Amino acid sequence: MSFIEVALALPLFRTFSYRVPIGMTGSVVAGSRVVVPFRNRQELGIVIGAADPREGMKVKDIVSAPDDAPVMDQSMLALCQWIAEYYVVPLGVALRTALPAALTGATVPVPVRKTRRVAEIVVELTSLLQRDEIFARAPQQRALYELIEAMGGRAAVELLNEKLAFSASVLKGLVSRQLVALDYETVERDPFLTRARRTPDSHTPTGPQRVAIDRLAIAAPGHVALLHGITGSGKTLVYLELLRRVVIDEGKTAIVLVPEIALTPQTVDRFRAVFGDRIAVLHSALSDGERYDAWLALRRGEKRIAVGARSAIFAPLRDLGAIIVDEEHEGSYKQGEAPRYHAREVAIVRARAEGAVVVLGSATPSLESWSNAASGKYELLTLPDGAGGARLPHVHVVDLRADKPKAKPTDTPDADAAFAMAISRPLDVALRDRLSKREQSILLLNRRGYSAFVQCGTCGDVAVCPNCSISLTHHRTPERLVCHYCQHAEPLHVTCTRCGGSRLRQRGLGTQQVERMLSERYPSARIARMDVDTTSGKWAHTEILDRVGAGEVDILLGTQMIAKGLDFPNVTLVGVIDADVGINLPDFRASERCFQLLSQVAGRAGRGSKGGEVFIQTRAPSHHAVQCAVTHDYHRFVHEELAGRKHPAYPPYVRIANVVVSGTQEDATARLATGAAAWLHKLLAARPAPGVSVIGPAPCPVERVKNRWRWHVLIKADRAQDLGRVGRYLVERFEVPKQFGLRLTLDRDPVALL
DNA sequence: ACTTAAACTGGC
DNA sequence: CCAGTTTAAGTT
Repeated sequence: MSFIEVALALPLFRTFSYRVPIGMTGSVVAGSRVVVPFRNRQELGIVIGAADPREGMKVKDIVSAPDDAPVMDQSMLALCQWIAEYYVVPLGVALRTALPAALTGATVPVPVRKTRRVAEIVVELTSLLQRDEIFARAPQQRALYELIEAMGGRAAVELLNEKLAFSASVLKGLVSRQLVALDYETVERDPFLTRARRTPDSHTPTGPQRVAIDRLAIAAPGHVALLHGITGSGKTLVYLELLRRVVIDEGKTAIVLVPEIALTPQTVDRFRAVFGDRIAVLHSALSDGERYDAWLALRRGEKRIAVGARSAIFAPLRDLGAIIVDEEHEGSYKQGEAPRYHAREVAIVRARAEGAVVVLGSATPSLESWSNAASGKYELLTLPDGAGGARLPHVHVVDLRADKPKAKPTDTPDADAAFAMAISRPLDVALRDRLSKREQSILLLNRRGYSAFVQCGTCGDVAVCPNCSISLTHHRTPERLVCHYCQHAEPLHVTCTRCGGSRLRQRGLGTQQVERMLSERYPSARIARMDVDTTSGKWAHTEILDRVGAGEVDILLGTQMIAKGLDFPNVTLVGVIDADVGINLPDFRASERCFQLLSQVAGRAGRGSKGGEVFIQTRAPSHHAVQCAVTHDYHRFVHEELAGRKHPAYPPYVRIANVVVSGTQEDATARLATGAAAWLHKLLAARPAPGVSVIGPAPCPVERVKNRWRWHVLIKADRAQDLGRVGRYLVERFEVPKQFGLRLTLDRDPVALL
């Protein structure tokens, strides 16, 4: 190719033509990276094909082609083209997210194959007498020798040095006496390798599992199946059997998507147990280099299964046979920034193009997937009951309005009364019972910090963020008020900033406060708290969960991150401290999220033979999200929730795109949002699109974030095609003035409208 | 996004 | 009238 079309990761909805000098043509094909001159700087771009520049175009020469092979094949290019079109983003932006960060920078990374020194015992000393003799004058050498022995006769020198600081001469001595030999081995930069392998489970499939496995075995290329099974019904076994057939029997490759890999170490362990080093685990904590190594291993075919969160859908695999999307209803599959893609939808498009089978698994499928199954677009596979003897836990509802303890006349309630406000009598009794039986409990409170907000008891003033339109959350250790939207922090005031009153009240429980109450109430209990604040480290999630698994924790308290895929047989009690958090958010998916969270956390109880019990504390016991979670009735929930999405119409009945206008000036932002809505109305009048409507403008529910005002306009459409057309028109043609930091973003198929 | 040129403002 | 500033246009 002497003329090529290049996509750049700039906010430009067009590509550019360049000429390839004769010397470089060999390594420039579709999918290659090229460095090109652009204005007076250089940009990294991706070749998308041959170009045919028209007369009069000033075509520049590319600067260089850094790789000797393309970084993308034709099908990945096509997938990115679909993303660019569907989510209305420049192609270059879509391409950039499909590549590891190491390849999108200007520098060309070299695969770093680290090597390390390994010491291995050559001569085994069996008799103690012999040992005493040999090491009589060398106690250090003996210690080192025995350490290597204890570590299985072979260990990395680096590791030995960590455990037993010794000087270089000690090891040299052992080597020169030919007791120990030195070797070099390459280090795989896969941090998961250090995690203990568990032995593969050898369950035989139950009847329904067999049916699901057999159905998937005869599925046509591009087929999508929705695997609906309650927690503990054995979805993972179906996944494993599918992978075994596709990867081992048929020699193809596969992708497994999980919502957030740090939260699902147990699920990942089960895959590793069966497929060992055929798996590349794309953990969010990987460095750019580690991620690049994994990417290379997948592309070379050294790893045949990619397990990871959202972005793992771009794993560079050929001969793709299956894509599994576990917990398909999870909102984390949607990317929050451009390109705002949904990994589940990308999975389906990719699978169709490459002839793979898709399995969407969930105990509480999203209404979108459920209605696609109902209409026959997807096949529905159901795993009805718990495999392995797990029963559904019994769920109790505690009506916080009825069980409210009588307020004490004093202004400062004592600790007992405060505790009773947080943990009701029945839950308290159940917790004590589990502590005495040495069984474990999980408590969910989906609100981190100490208290939700601080309010003055005199004038009612609430501390709010100076940058966002939300109240500040009180945090202990360190003691301060924190904004959960922009991380703004300020010291906790002793007196009210408005009226000077000193009676500041903590309103709304947070995990930190409950943790304190629990440790006061149950002094002997071992309590672990798991929320964003306790899981900042790379392996913090895993460490906490491993401790629970090892029985070193009696009560695990946490936010929604404790609700996912944990399987601890000794957990027999789950308590939801406040089911109402989030239930009243002004978002059409609020009930759905609440139901999913309650169902999911309830499923953590009784995974073993001892059975389980769940207590849900709520002020809205009759809400259908609570009711249906109590009776484990997914079908009734769907039925009632669907009814509520008809008027006004929301997904799955219509397709929507959320147009968010933001800027630093309130009035300018509002004006632009109004202008955008008027522009859309005019467009629809000029080019009528049946079934398309425009709602708004209105301020976003959280109308200010990080010092930016936010307004939104909703576009609804009966047909996806029309929504795309209107959305593209808006983004590409509607003019956004370059002042007041005004921006317009389009979020297609949003997971939330906040 | 970023650069450059054209179109405006305002102090004299 | 011109420097400084805002706005519009174009990038191969």
